[in-house]
Amino acid sequence: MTNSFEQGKNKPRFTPHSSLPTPLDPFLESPARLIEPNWCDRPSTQLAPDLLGCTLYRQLSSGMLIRATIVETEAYAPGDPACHAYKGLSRRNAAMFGPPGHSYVYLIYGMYHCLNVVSESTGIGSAVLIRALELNAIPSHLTPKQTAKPHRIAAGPGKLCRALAIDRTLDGILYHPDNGLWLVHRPRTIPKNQIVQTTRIGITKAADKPWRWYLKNSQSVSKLAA
DNA sequence: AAAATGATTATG
DNA sequence: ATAATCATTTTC
Repeated sequence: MTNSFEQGKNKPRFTPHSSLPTPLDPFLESPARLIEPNWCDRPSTQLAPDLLGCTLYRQLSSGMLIRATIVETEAYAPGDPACHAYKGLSRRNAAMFGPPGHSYVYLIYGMYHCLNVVSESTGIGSAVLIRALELNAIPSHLTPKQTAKPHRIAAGPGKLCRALAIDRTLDGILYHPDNGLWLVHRPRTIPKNQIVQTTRIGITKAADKPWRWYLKNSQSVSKLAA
């Protein structure tokens, strides 16, 4: 399994590693806290706000474990012209039509990857884009420039994939510790007034749909409030 | 404001 | 075959 982060000069070498022991982690000591496919089997407009405050884990082949809180999401739904699945199944978007609770990773603008959580049952093309994370630590493979402002390291869908060494080799996988990428439920409930709902970013089609959500006081969202 | 950078999709 | 698009980020 090769990962684009392994190629090219100055790029770190990372591959998901199933042979590593499951990391010791307080949130995983209760197995029920792992987010499973059934929980994701509903419309992306419901799943997206519910993913705020949940934890995304990434384990690299080095053994390094990155823990991150999801602070910004967007929903992409069937019948939504901005959704990659809108024009039907293709090689790129196949994971969107796959089972819920799996990943959809795509390359955008030739240089950044974006990470999604697939929602709804197999055959329905919908997903939630993870747009920003708050990291618990600074990944060692990033440059000093990239880590100059720690709370901005994963503030944006392309930046968070860079920070977590996520590329298309992780497309279509089940979110699970065995795959080096998994999700865990919120450690505590989030008051509704801490969640802001607005329009999506960076799209021209269906730009009026209010399908972006973020945590109100987070300094790690892709676009800070004015 | 505009470049960087490449896969995917639309068009001839 | 060729052009246009693209759920972005950084730099000038």
